[in-house]
Amino acid sequence: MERLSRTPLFAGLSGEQLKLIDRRMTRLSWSKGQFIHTAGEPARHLFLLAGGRVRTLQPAPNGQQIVADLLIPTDLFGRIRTGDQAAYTETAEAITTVCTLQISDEDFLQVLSDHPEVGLRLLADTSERLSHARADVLRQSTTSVAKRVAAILLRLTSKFDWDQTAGAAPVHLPLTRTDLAGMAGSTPESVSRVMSRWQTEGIVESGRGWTVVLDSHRLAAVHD
Amino acid sequence: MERLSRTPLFAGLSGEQLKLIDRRMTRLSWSKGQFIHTAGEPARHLFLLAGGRVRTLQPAPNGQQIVADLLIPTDLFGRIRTGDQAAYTETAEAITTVCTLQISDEDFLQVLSDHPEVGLRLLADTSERLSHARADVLRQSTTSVAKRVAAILLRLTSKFDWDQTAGAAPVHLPLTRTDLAGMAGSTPESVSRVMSRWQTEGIVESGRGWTVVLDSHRLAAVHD
DNA sequence: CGAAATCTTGACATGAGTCAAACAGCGTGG
DNA sequence: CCACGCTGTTTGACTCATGTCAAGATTTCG
Repeated sequence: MERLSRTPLFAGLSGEQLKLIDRRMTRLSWSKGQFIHTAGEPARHLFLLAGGRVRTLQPAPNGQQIVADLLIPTDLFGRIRTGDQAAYTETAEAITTVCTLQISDEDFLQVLSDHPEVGLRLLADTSERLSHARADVLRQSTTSVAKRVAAILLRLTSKFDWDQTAGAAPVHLPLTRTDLAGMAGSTPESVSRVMSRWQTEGIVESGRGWTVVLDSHRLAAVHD
Repeated sequence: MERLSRTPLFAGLSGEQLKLIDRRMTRLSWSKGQFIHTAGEPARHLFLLAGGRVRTLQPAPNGQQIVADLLIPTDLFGRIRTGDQAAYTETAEAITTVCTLQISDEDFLQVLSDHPEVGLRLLADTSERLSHARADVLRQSTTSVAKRVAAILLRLTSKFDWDQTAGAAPVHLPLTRTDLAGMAGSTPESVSRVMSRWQTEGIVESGRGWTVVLDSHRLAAVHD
């Protein structure tokens, strides 16, 4: 409920309205490693991450699961089923102990008719993501592996940083070389080469399964 | 109005409801080469293509305009402005004489509260596109230029084919090598090499500024 | 301490970008 | 109506980034 009011999606709604929405949502807890939903499974719920860390995985044609994104509290995920059946396109996995709020498609439809502006905002948010994704598609193949990895690290670092009240502690990204390679459409070896160079230059620090960006300014200036 | 009823977005609404929505929409005509909206300009309208062909262009970092998609009647484009200001992320250009219906953000909000299921369907549609785009991002960098070009040609051919009652006339795609190169994140030269091979193999036929897919089955089986 | 997984580094092959030149479709003006 | 020129296409030669294969080193955890 406290989380609800901090969620951009519901910003600007009165406490009364929030209470109504909150009543329609179900609270659930998950432990590390549990799958909140799985790609291919019929989509039934929209989730709001209330606490903990979640990663989303996309199934690749060859069968492996590629890390698509890391989520922080107030992020929305999951999917609403509409008339024609739809399945989740991604898998969501808890990587810490996690608390979620979920809402079913029927209930969400109800919220939508009670608060049309929520629908509009969700639509705007989704459109925003869509145009980002479109822009990524263009950048992806034009740009070098180094730039792509840099972009990923910067995006996630600023997202996590924002979540934990900016710059207090260094941001630990829970990603292996293989995870990063998947996100950048590259290979663990290539990512490793790039990261070792950055490590000697003092731009990042990393170990087995984690990475910390030390100098985001220089990382943003990376050319190859 | 006839177009409205054929639009997936409004499918299942009664004639009465359609009439209400229709009353809120404005009809406009455009001639070849005109820009319906321009990237960066404040977003004010959602457009429904009623007749003709439109292409959308994405500005690339280097300043050139990359062809993002070709639209057919019943396609939606444009963008709704929400509380925080938003701009169009793409440019839409008429490539034939075009007829559009447009709706302003205020009016759309009204439609949304009158017909919440429309909002839900639009949201579903946008989510669908988003997950396609996400999947593309993954495929893009992993896969060869040939496969990417093949995928683009197949997608557009089936889209256009569906528009003109399947297979009656061969589908002429109005794309230059440069356009395709942009869409595939490649170069005109590379696209040209791939296409010449396909042309000698009888899979496609093409000329200056157009391409026709002759054998979509073999094109789908392309490996490199 | 040992085993399994992850990371690093090297050598090599190759797809595709770049540069450059010649060619061909298509509109225009004499 | 034809020649000219603009623009898009093709092809070749070369280079380079990056994927692939293969050891070897390192970290983490039981």
